[in-house]
Amino acid sequence: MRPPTIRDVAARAGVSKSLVSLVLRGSESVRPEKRRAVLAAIEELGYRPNAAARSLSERRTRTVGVLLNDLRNPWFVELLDGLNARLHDSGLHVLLADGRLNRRLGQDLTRTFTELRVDGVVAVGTLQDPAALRTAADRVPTVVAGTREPELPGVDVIAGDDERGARLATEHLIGLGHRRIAHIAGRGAVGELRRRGFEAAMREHGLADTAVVEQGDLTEEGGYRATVRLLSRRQRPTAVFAVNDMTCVGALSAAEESGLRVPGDLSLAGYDNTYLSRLRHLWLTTVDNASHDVGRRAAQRLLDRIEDPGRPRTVDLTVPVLEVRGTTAAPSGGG
Amino acid sequence: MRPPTIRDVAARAGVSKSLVSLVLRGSESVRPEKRRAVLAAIEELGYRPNAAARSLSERRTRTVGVLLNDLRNPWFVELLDGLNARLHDSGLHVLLADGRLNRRLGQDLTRTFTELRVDGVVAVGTLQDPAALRTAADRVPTVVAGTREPELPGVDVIAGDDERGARLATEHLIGLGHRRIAHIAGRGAVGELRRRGFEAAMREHGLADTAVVEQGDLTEEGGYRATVRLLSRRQRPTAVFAVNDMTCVGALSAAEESGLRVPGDLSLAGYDNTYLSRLRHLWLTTVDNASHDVGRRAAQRLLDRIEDPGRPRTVDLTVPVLEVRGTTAAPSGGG
DNA sequence: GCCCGTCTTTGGACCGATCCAAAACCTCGC
DNA sequence: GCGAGGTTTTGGATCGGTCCAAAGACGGGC
Repeated sequence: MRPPTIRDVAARAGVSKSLVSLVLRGSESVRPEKRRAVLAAIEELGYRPNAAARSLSERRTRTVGVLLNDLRNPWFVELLDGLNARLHDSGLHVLLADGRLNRRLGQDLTRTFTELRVDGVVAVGTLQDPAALRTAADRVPTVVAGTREPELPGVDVIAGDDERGARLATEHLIGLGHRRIAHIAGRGAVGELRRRGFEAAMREHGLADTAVVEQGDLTEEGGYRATVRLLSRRQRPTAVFAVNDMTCVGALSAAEESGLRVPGDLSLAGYDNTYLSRLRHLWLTTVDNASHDVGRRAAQRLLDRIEDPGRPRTVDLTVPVLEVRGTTAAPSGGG
Repeated sequence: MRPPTIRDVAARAGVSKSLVSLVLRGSESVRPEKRRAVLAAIEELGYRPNAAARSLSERRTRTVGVLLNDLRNPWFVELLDGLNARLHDSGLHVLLADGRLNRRLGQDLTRTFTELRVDGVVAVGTLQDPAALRTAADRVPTVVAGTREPELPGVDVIAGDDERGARLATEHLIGLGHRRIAHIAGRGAVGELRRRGFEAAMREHGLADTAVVEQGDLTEEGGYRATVRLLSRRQRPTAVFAVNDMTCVGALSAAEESGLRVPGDLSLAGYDNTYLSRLRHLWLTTVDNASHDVGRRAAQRLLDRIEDPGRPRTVDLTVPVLEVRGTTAAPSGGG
């Protein structure tokens, strides 16, 4: 017993399938009594339009594919929220795919997306394999959100101004009186920009000599290890600016483990203003990228590009805001 | 310039579209040289099959809808991983939808799923509106994972044995010497079962009199507030078993705020073994539900049900394991 | 009563795949 | 050279919608 089709509805309502189609699409030119009859038939039969049939004939799916790098790192939640809100307003659905989850399975997600003929693709955050996006971008309107790479011809970018945000955090630490400040860097364009912001701020305040950079990998583990290395230096830093909140939590653990009090003995700042940083027990000073806004704007850019695929590439940066919480304070001793 | 279709490929390879279709579906009865010609044409044209057309004629989408309650609560990540792995082996894709994200928009996700004609639905965790699942379950094979409600005729359940896990945690605390033990409960079937396990364990050890239950809501905030209430009692508990890790993190903050050391002055145990609990800085004692396994089994049950929609409902419980970390210890003083 | 214009409804082509019965092609034995 | 029997290939129907040109209904003016 198959689900009812538009023809079943038409038969029940005593009209043609074309008229049912008109009602479904909300046409003005259907007489009220016919409309009522059709709606009643739909209700009685429990009819649901078949999305596959519809997108086959409409030549669009009303679906946008969102490519994430890792569901475990929660920074994207806000972004997704904004993205979803705006896309929903335009009648588009969101299809989520986690690159990390699927890569292990040898699956090419951009391929899946092109087979599904999604109307657009949003790549969220630093991807493992940015080049893979190129093939997708050739076929379907594509937008990158929350990071600035890859830079591809027809691909818009919407992201926080990472360099500026990194300056904000660094200057906050300098303003508190810190001189020996370390940065735990991360991979990818985002990591690069945040490091650059850190270095620029330090340089401008004549602190280039005391600036230290350790490499992390955007994970808690990486943050922990980098901090252990930092704290074993002869001149240990009095403040650490971490590339993201996850890394900062790792730093927090390392500090605690070596008996340092935060922020008394060591100030820590993170980035992303994830809910992690808002957990009372962590309460990290961090930088907010207005991710919800990034998401909304990404949606808008994608809609624009769907409208006009040929439009020139845009780069859209949101202004980050410092979120001062419990992990930063003036240095205690001889600084 | 539209993407190439199966007919374009056929023309290029000098065969009929039916033959191309055979090659695409990996038929044995195609002569090697024709197969090569077709594959070459596919490659040259960059042909990708149209999923909508395929599922329209095959009458299945090879897609499974996964309904989540809240992307912000990370306990489901492992589960999803297991689910995805098993489904992918059977050639099925996963479509993620976050109920919380979408409900705000007044969108009925089960409706979206039925319009897409997904081959199956997996509801993960306690849903906001469990009744909504009923309509989906009537139309499409459905499975509930990670919780035990709702109980519906044709809907299989795969979950951790919450009552047993709660006993494990409670008995661990009792074994350490605690007598005044509190529980912060949560809503839904999961909350109910964990509370029951806690109460049963307390009763069996003759501690029913000193057992206290405060209501939480599965969030950090709820855990914090419940703990503040607990700690303001005349006889404050020496240990708290929280319904999940998020709640436990809230409890941790409340304890710290009132100057109690964990685990010295107050022991805390959570539930779910999320990555939160594994953060070095939190390092919560918690209960592991073998979520990866729950996910894999849920996938298997769904595949079984797709095969035979009429089969009787099954309930599948995994055995939880206690994960002892840094937030539990023997009580300090007069207990 | 007829013609014309507007509003509403309809039948049939189409989207791009799968599926199946029938056609075409081989090979072999006589 | 022909027919049987097996393998390989093909044309056309089908899935369930949208779209569009044309048909039908209706009202008003002459």
